Amino acid sequence: MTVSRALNDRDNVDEKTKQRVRNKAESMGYTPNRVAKSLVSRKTHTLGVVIPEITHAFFPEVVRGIEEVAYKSDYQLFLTNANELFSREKEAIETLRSQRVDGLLISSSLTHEDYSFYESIIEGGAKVVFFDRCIEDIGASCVSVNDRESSQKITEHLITEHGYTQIAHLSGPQKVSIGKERLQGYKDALEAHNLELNEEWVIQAEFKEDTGYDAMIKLLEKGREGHPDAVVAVNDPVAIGAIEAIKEHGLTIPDDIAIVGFTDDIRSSLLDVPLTTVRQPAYEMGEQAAEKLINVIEDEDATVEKIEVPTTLKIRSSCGC
Amino acid sequence: MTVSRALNDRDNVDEKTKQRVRNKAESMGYTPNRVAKSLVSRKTHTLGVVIPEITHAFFPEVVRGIEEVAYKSDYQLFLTNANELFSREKEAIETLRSQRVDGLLISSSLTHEDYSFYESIIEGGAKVVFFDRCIEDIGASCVSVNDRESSQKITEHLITEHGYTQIAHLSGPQKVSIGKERLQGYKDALEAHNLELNEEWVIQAEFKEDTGYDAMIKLLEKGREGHPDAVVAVNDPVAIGAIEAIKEHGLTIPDDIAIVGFTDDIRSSLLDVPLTTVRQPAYEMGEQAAEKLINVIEDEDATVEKIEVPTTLKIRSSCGC
DNA sequence: TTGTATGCGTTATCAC
DNA sequence: GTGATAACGCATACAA
Repeated sequence: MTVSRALNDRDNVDEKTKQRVRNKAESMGYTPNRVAKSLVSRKTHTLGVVIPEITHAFFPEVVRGIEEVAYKSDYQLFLTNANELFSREKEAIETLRSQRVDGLLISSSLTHEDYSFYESIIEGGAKVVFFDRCIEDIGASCVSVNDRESSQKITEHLITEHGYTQIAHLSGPQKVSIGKERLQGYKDALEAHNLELNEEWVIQAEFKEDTGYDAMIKLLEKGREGHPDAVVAVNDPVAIGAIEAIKEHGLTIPDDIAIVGFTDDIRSSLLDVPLTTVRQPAYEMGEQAAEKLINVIEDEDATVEKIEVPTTLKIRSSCGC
Repeated sequence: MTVSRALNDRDNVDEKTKQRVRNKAESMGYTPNRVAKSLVSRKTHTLGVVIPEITHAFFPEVVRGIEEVAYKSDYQLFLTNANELFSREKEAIETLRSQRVDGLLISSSLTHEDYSFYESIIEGGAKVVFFDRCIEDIGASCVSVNDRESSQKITEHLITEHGYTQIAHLSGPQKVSIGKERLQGYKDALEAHNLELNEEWVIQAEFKEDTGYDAMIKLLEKGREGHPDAVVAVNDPVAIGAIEAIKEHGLTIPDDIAIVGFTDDIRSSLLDVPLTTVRQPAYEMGEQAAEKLINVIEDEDATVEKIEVPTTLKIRSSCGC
């Protein structure tokens, strides 16, 4: 017991004893065992992070924000990658819970539509904060951008600044919040400007380059009524895939088809025709999510809230500017 | 005890009892406590990963490889970012050790030159595998590319394929293996072709864009004897920074100055003048490192080895091709 | 100021 | 087939 007190620098230990203990600990190469400490304190000072896709550059940047905040508050991070598979996400969350992480930061994967799993763990007392891909009305806070509004804005940019009227959308999966919201924003913009929605021109992709490529090919091969004069992609990787398809069809950007994305991927400004997009502040999103989670963990009365980080339009030349 | 046996599906439990236990566990929302399990088993099934810079796209890709292997072998990952600060790296490693991770995967940061810390933890029984930035002769395995040879090859490409003779090097910090090795490879190439080494044309950068930019500015402002006709950068981010500096000086690539990198960053093929570089298979490096570490953890007789993953030259147009 | 007993949740060991 | 006991390393509560 005295050893424990000395090592934790409590004041009711004789200074000499303290020194003796410390010297001995040092010479033994003693390292405190947080596993044992956690067992009694019921706290691990550990956060579980579940991301859907570690290669999409957006997420590492979010993780960096999370890491920075966690570091300052002395939390360690368990990182898990669900690879866009809900089964794997679920497994990860279960493992993380059995590791007794103090809280969970989750960006959900795209292969599910049933939120009961999340509900049950939240009811079971898990502290959860969602980020980017949110799940609402489920008793957990969420940090994201205003996807719907941002999507509307960038679509309106195409309409008002350039006069495009034949605008297609390469959407995300409708099971995921950002997929649904961004499609909705696109529709809002059309409606606000009295443009008719052509359902044929809403093609579902997922979130990666190859799915953008495939969706664009599909769109171009609809043929008959010609191709759209502008495309709103659900995110930058999808836009990048689509650009490849457009080029392969011998069309040029932005003259034949303008295109815009969402995210502001690290590559977007470097393309031959730099991509106009919505910049999502990934690092800041990570910071906010981590701060909120730590707040929920450490303060009983923390409230559930939806935190929005502001986006900005990055106007580059792919929209015709 | 019977409960424990039932939950772990041991065979010396009555089938009916097993069922009863399981039903009850289920209905209670019971989750096994790995913390307690770890305390007795002295195993956490946990790996600590220490990377120097989470934003350099190379590392997330390595982490993905690590994650994939860890997942298959049922290990969880603690991710820490040292931000190129040795102090922070040391702190991270100490925390990880007190978390009782079963092993450590480390890519060391650039602000130190004293390996005694690593030595002491390895002597203290920690299982360590280094990756990318290695520390040798210290009793730990290491997974990396053959930096020296690869650097020599790409430098020789400039010499033999294009006839450049005035070749500069934007080097990495000499305290870090890859900084030293790549400089050495550059020198080897010059020597092999009887080109004189101009020490003035070896400028030290670090590993990020801004340091490449600064180093290139320095190089261009040496003025007097004109500028080099080719530059070998220690990695792609440094090359990308340097390219900006070259452009600002009104010079064109590759006509005025050719440039090559190392890494094959996700951006490199997308630049207006796509960057010739050495492709390092990041994902595979992560896989190999994780496999080796798990091997060291689970097999007493695992040997210390230096594992090299092969590189390939990515010839694009920045070298004049 | 120091020390003893106890318990965190789990499992190995040894009864019954 | 089941159960009691002890131990993993630490810290709280309570003596001495």
